[in-house]
Amino acid sequence: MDDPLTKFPGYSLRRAASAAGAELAARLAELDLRQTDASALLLIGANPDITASALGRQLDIQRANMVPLLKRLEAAGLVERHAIDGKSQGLVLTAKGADARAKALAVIEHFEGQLLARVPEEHRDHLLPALNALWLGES
Amino acid sequence: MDDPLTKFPGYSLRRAASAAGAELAARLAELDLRQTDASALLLIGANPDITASALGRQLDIQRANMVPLLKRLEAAGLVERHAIDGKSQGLVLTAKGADARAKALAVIEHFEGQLLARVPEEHRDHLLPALNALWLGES
DNA sequence: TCGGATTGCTATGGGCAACAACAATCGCTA
DNA sequence: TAGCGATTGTTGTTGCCCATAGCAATCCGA
Repeated sequence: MDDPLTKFPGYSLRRAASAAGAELAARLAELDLRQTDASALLLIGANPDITASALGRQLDIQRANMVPLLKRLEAAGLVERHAIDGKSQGLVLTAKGADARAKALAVIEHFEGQLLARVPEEHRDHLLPALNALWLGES
Repeated sequence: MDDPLTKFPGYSLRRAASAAGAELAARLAELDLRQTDASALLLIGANPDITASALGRQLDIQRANMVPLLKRLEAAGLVERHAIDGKSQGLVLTAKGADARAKALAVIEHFEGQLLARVPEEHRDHLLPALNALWLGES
């Protein structure tokens, strides 16, 4: 079959992200976590007392869409909120949340290792900087 | 803010694909096309009489999800189906569809050019082969 | 102190994909 | 050639992720 699509970096980007995402999602599902959950846990762990808004900005998730995400993490007992002032809330990992974060980190690092192993060695070191150039610092 | 996520190729892949996808979608919207529509048009144009199932396999879209896609393209007068045998249907571009395909191709090629221009020159030629290694030939 | 910006939230919808199930048809093989 | 497994097109449903619009409460700087 003649496929004119594989010549396009944008299309390959889409397909690669989709394939990698599905695989990572499956592994995180064993921890009862979604990808967005895991990324939020990592970021909260690295930045205790971060605000829901700031977290959303960093993850590029709208404020409105942070609500169900945090509600889920809080319901699972992984995250706690406490008022910083009258309108802002600081997010902190619970002990259970710190444990989930560690497990998620292990899963992700293992996954990332396998991902990188798939790309031929001569291209490997170029992948991350090339990808980051596509979205970092454009906002 | 400390962001432990940008060290992960998988996360950068996700974000880069999301950013690029949103941008391409916005440009294709001016042609009243979605990304999947455009990719289907390109593939049908390159492979006349392709089957809906084969097209879905190539695009990694389930048979079931091809139905609304093709229904949309057919309703827009871009694609026609004709029976190959009792159960298979061949897909062909109409004149209007060929025109839409050409316009979409121009938009995509322009977009891909801008995309590649964003990555530093020393990484540029490595992007496509690295990405393709992540999803091609794994099935 | 007052007005613009920020925060958290509700409600709603779109795009995309996954799964299960089904009837009709095809094609290989016994 | 009769039959059976595989394939095709389809319906229906669900889930994830993101976007927008709007709202009340609060913060903060001029």
